[in-house]
Amino acid sequence: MVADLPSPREQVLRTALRLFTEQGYFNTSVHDIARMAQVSIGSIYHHFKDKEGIAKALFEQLVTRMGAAFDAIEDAHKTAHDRCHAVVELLFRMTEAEPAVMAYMLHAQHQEFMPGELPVCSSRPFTQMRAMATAGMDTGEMRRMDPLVAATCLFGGPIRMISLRLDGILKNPLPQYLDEVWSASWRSVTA
Amino acid sequence: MVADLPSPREQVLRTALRLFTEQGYFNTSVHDIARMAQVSIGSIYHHFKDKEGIAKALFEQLVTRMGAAFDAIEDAHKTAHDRCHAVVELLFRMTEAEPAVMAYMLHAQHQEFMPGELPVCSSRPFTQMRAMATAGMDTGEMRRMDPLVAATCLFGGPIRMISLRLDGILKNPLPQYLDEVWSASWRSVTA
DNA sequence: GTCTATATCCAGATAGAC
DNA sequence: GTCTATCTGGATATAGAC
Repeated sequence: MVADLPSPREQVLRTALRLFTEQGYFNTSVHDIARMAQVSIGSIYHHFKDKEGIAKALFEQLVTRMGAAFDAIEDAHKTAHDRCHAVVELLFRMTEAEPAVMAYMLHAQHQEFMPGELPVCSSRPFTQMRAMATAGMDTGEMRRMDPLVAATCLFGGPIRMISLRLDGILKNPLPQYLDEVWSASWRSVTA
Repeated sequence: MVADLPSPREQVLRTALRLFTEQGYFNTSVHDIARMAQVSIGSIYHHFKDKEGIAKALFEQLVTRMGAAFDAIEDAHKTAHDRCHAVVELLFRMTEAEPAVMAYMLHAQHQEFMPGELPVCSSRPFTQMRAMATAGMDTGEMRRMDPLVAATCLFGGPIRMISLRLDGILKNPLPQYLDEVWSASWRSVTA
């Protein structure tokens, strides 16, 4: 038996992720994608409505993946502290393993090429993160503060680290900063 | 005596800032700028080498402005605590007063349309912020940690708040969160 | 479902009069 | 320095055979 080759649809999404993050959405032509994915233009337009459709499908795929990963974290850990810590650890590891995924989720200005769509930080993974923070205040693990402020204090530093890493400012892999960053973040929200 | 009308160059920069942040660089044509700035295309290309030249000039102008504002803060305050606090306060006030300026500095993926330029977070204002954090460790106001981590802990939360505000997630003006956010940030870097 | 060839459009940039 | 008119390339998207 023979392993299936990746479907053209998958090939296109994979290639689009790479090119969109390396060169930007607007600097990437559909021809570029076709060429690098070894698929014809016609085939792309058969599978996707238009160029924006590629970006949307890609975004949904990644949002779903991250959402599932966060669900798993909620199952595996019960305190807000452990859940939020696990989220940051996951994000840091993912940034190293699949920088393009993180870049597409964080950096891209989706509103510019997917007009009418909600901004990234309204997507489910971000909502989940905010819910975890809020839960921590309800259980008393964290001190009472504005919910959005709480989430921002917990995750703002780590997310900023990811940006610096993606921009090449941080030379070392993120996980080695995990303890230092996390203890600072947690300290900022406890009584 | 009559007030000078804004020079065409200024008009173009003003308009470009507005359109680039509202619609994005690639969704804005030079014709759009010409029309809204009430200047002819030819005139634009007389003052700027090309479209990218507009973006670069705009960026330099804003970087210079922020750099000067930060210099003033360094003059007016002597401790790292007071300086960093003043920076966050300034950024929060600026986000409300001139959201487009903050959006262009923070949100825009400049690498996409100014290839070869250094990323935003290598620009002087960001360097100044990191230097202030480092100074705070030297004076003993802050505990010792990796310099980049320290800066990120101090400013990552506030910057994230600005993003949320620019994206319309935060409904209230930033200054009203200043105390809560700042005390959390500072707490995260002190012994 | 996949391909090639092509239509259509519009952006960036220039020429050259005033 | 400013303007209008124009050139030109390249992008998105489609047509229609296989």
